[in-house]
Amino acid sequence: MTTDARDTRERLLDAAEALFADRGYDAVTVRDIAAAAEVNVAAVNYHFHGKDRLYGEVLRRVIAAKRDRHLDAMETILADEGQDLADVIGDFFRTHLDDVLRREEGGNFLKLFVRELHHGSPEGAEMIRELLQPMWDGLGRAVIKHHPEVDPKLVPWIIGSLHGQLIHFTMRWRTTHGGDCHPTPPEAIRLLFPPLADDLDRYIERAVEHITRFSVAGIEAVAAGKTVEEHS
Amino acid sequence: MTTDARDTRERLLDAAEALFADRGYDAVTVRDIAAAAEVNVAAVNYHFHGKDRLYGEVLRRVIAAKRDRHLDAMETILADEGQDLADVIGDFFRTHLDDVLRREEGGNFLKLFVRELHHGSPEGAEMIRELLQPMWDGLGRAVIKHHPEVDPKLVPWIIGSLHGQLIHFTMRWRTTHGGDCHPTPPEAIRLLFPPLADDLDRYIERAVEHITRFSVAGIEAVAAGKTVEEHS
DNA sequence: TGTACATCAGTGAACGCGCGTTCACTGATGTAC
DNA sequence: TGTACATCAGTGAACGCGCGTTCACTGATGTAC
Repeated sequence: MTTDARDTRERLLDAAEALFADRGYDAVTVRDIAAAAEVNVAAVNYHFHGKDRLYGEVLRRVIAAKRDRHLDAMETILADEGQDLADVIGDFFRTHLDDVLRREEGGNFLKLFVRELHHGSPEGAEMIRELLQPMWDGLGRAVIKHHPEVDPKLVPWIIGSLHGQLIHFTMRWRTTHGGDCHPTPPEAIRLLFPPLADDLDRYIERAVEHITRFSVAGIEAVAAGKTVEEHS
Repeated sequence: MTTDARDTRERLLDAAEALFADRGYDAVTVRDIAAAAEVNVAAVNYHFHGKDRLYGEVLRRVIAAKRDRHLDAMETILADEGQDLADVIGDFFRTHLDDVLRREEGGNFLKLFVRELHHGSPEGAEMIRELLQPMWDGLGRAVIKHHPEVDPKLVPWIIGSLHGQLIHFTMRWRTTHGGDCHPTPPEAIRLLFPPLADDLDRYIERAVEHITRFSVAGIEAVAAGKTVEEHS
């Protein structure tokens, strides 16, 4: 009846991932994790040498999984020579939203990612960089390819606009339709940011359409604008 | 030599605001706060009946201050009949960035706000709604006024794109130039999101120009697009 | 004006709980000879 | 093949620290008569 090492270790990782994602590092105790994994408290220290190393391992695993899933898709999107900028941006956002909102493990990724993005550790920041850098660099190159006239100094601004929308519209589905994950989003947030679609299929479809239309026009306007001459 | 009640209470609020903003609720102890305020530990419970009520009071105060500062500016911006949409959006973002990035108290507001926005309490969510609702409603009305042809169902999508950019470009100055606030932003984040300007004046100027140009074009494209017919 | 009492801001020390972690232990599985 | 020992996953109980909170107290200020 004894479960082997992989079992215990992995059940701890799975339980910790779900709990850390839902409540954050400080609000979760190792006893919570051990109970959820149906494992002795001491096992956390036996396998991971402490709560913070367990957290680091959870973060590493969840981000690495997302990166593995995405780098291939990203290359495929960028490799296709026949696409225009709207196709690239639309494919990018659709791939991301499908992954994060449809897959079960995407939800944990999203919550841990947003926490870490806004007030995380240097190690977490480095993992996030390894995940996002190839994506945004790739999109930046696509922008330049389709708009060679754009001032290169403006590309990071464009990426910023895309990133801001990405975070908002990814979080948005969760904050308005978080019904299947435990902490129900506050009513006030639903009043402020009304639900944009009833079901996930339609949400993703419309989000991709909106972001693409909005952003492609935005990029064209920025690319066509006067280059910023006065800079240090 | 005895300091009067207002002194102690307010020094606690000020110290708590700075500490909660920097480190978050869980990572701050009442002893930290009392020490920073140069006040006895028991004073926290005497004046606020517990740590969480003190946090609530800090949040209430910082959001109310921001709201008071902004609602007037918002009305002025929207009341001016002669402005086009680019003026309204530009004025809105400039007012916000000036307030949050230039004022000392704006920094604390921003940090507490972002924490609360992404994983806060229902009470915090309600305060945030009271702050943001008038702003986004006002901008939504401005969009419709300048583009009466826009499908009303698309306005929340447009607001979402504006909100996403607002959060990103407000946080961005802090994450790349957080040198004057204590926790230095991780190097990795600076590689991923390179600094967009050397000094704050230029940053705000360029951010307003970029967001306005990008968003006005985006709004026009969305407004001109086919209305979404198939909906439930 | 003087006395007795009430109110209130603020204090110092202690309480008790829950946390992450440690430690001595068990029992199963390999390994050397 | 049998014996002695080493390794390792996993356990149960306890440790000690630090947390939020409580409590009895002080001393100053107001108030009634």
